[in-house]
Amino acid sequence: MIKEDIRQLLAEAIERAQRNGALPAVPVPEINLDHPPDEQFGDYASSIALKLKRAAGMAPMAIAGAISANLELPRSISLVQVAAPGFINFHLSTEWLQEQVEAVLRAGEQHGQIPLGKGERVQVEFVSGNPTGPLHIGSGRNGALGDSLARVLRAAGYDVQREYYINDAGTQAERLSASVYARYAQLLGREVEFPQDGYPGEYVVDLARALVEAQGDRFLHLPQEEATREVGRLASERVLAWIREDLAAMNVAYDRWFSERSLYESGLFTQVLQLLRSRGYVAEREGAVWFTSSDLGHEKDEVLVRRNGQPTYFASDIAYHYEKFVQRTFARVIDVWGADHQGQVPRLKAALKALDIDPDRLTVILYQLVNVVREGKPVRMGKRTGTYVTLREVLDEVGPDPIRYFLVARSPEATMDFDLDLAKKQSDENPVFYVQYAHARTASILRYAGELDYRVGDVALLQAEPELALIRKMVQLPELVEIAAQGLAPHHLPFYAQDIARVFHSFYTQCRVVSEDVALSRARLKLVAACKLVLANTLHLIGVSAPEEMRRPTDSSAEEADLS
RNA sequence: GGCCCCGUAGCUCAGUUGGAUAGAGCGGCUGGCUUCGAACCAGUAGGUCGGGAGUUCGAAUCUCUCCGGGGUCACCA
Repeated sequence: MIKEDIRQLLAEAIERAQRNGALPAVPVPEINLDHPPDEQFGDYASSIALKLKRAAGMAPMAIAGAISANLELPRSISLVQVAAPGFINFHLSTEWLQEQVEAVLRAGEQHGQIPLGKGERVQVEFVSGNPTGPLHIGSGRNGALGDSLARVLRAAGYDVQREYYINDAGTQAERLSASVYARYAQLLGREVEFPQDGYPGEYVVDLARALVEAQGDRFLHLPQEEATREVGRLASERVLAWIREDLAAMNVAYDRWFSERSLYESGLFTQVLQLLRSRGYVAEREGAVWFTSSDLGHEKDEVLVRRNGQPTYFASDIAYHYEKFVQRTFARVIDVWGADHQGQVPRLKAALKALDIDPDRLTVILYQLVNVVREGKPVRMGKRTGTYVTLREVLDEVGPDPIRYFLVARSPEATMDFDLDLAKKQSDENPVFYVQYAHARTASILRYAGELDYRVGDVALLQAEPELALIRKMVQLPELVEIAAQGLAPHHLPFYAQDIARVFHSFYTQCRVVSEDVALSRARLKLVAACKLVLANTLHLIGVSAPEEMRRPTDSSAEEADLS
């Protein structure tokens, strides 16, 4: 990666300057490298001289001069300038840029990949919603974020595993069971009271109806406790199937689905509880079992096993994370949670500490919740109130690509208003189409060129400013992967995607690709082919499709939309 | 009330481990299709970066304070 190369050049220059006395031998801060705000300042700029000012006790311009005098420039750099108040600016050479077209084509799908992670094993756990009802739009945000993050980390050289934790044990699962059983019995004419804390959603009736159709009234002949359990299990499986379908429709993939219940069945839960106990972090009082987290600086103790003998979600989460770190030996674990779970973070970290696992190995990404707005009014969301907008509805209305792009493009900590009516209307002006259109356009040009073989194109012919501007943008993809991976922030990618699409469209308008000039046509086709790859790779990281062609919505369908 | 997140152009949002003149999309205005896809391009208007104080050569970015919005403080998850 060119950016890394330049950082290295600077580091070497500073070291050399310190050795030959041009700079005092003081500690060097991290070398930053940015894209300058104006192209007159070149392609990359470092303010390292300004940062060294205090320690070195020299004027920043003098420091910059000393560093620049000690730079050994490779052919990728055509010019280095020192600019007030102390910036060092680097200009990429035209010939190096031209070569990058071929480098991108050679790298193919690998273009954008960097060795940052060095194969470190990282798990990304995301969505992990209760299988007690269909996913809502907030889970969609979780899925888009988690999946794109996993793709980014993979591109950044990490060994990534994506996991869904199925909360198929505990109170919520029981509530679903009781709710479905009640609806089931009601459908069959029994006078059964619906549980007060049950799930009121219409889908519960659908689940019950499906059971009646598939199994008749056989559960009514079983003891109620057994029937409830059995009905709950089947309903939960069905709900899980919905969840899998919705996520698959959003192009969200998993390597493993991990059952909470399995923690109990395998005995691991008991084992971890015992381990906590043996380390002296467990106390029993008021009939419950407590994690004495206040001993670890946490604000209060937390219940592990309730008075009724049921373990809490927190307790199983401890066992689950023990399983991740100790049994499966992930170096790092990233959990993607809704902000409403923020309270869980410090106590889980305290539990890791109690188990002698470095809490810093766990990173929890908290994303703010999604407010759904319909007809200008917020829609009250909640699985337990039964009134919420399902992810499926939005997928059907808007389609997976815009949703995915829209959800990834915002930083996790920003609260989102998702206006359903707008999203639907907006589909025509959504930025995702802009980027996809650029890709379809590259494909179209290559189709148009037909037999003209761009592989023999001579990149040295690419000298026009729009051509070079496009290449400059194309070589930035690895940097974006670095930024997104280091910051666990995939939302940068859509902005880059729009950037490169814009530069491509501009190139297209200014440079005729297929013309009478066969040699130039071949060179430009080569550039277009490389650009197509970069667009596709970027869209792939976001989880959005890169279409070979796109069809504009027909006028008649637009009229229908207007009428409705 | 304690803790966490947010407040940047009319709207939706980037930029926040301090750096050069604060950006993008949408919307507005002006211009561009006999030519490889006009779902496009070129140009233009639009800002007390919530208010105030401080640190610094330099602050949207760091500190303090105030205002506004959201979240969370369960033997739910």
